[in-house]
Amino acid sequence: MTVPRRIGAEDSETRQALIQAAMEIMLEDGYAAVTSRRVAARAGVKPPLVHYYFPSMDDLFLAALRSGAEAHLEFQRKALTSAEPLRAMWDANTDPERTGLAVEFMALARHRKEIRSEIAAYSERLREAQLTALTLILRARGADPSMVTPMALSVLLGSVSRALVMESALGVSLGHQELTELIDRYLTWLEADPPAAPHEQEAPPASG
Amino acid sequence: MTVPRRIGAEDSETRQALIQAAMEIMLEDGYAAVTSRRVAARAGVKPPLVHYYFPSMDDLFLAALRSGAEAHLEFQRKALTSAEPLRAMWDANTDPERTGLAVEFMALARHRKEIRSEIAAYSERLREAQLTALTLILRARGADPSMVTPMALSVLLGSVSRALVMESALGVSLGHQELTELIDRYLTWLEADPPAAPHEQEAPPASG
DNA sequence: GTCTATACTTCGATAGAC
DNA sequence: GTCTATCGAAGTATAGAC
Repeated sequence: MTVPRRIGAEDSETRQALIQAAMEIMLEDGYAAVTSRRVAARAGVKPPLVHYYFPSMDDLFLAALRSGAEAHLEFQRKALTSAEPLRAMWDANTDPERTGLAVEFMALARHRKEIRSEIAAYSERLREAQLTALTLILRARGADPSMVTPMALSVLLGSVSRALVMESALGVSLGHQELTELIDRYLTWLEADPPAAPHEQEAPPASG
Repeated sequence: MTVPRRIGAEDSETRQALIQAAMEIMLEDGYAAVTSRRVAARAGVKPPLVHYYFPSMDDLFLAALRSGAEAHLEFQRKALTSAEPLRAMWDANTDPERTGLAVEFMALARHRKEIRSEIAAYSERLREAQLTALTLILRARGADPSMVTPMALSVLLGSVSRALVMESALGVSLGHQELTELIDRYLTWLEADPPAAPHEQEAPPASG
């Protein structure tokens, strides 16, 4: 029986610094640039220390993913309980840095099983939290649930916000204004004070 | 003055085989796995030949991107001139292989200027072609252009189709059915025979 | 917990023969 | 157009001293 190698503690400051360094490099130069040497250099330690905390580089990616995911779940939780939950949720999901990391992890996830299942679980938690909030908001607004369900709206808003940020990062902006304004009108309509008769439907506004 | 290295012809069969090999590896194991050695092995040649056709690996990525982009533009052109252009366009943009490649190139584009501008130009061409078709379709359907413009619809459909395929690849399906059905109803409504009075608006269907 | 030293692999790229 | 041979850099990971 082989003796397992030592592994650093979960709450170590150095460990956190390594995760932070990995995320920064990933954002700046992509996941392929996250090597033990570069991570160590940025964190101000020597390369073998990376392997002391993270036996393989995949372990480091997984730790970075978990750390970022927990932070974003908490961030979204706050957004969904704020005064304008829809607006706050939209803003939370149009952050360029977060979207940049999402692109990197998505590319990674295509080829690493563990990353893939971790992202899947995290995505479903994000969506479930949105579902709860959107169900309440749509019901209060009196929106016809046979038209747009809270679930469909959650997926739709998530898709559009991510796509817009990704395209912007590429330098594509054709049509963004028109769609942004459309979404904006819809969110404003949903988030306005509910109509007098909350179970009857009003039409969303046609133009801004 | 240094003598420029020799470069293989554009229409060489070997060149095409190298591009094809690069795309396959990119799909299977990611862009980081596209090395001159692996590409050569898959194409059945020796590594230095890769550098004969593509002085740097980035040149190979760029060639692969252009090749794939032209193919997809042509594919979409056919879709948009088919009997059910909306349905065909939707199907063309929900192809898993193509979306997989898109993820890889998007991740690459975050860190390579040339890839980025090439993708940007290509995306705008795709969108412009959609814009033409959607303008005609929406007009024929008598849809209120102050609600959903052809441009906004183009961006929206593109965003959603890509997002659904990407999430499916990760194993996430929560909410997909509901949004898919919503889109489906909308496309069906748009693509049905125009109403008798083409300039008056009908409401889209509430449920399937 | 952090280091030095090092084994081993793979990479991009080039020179130059055929 | 394709090859052999090869350089130098960079990668992951481990052993073992401190």
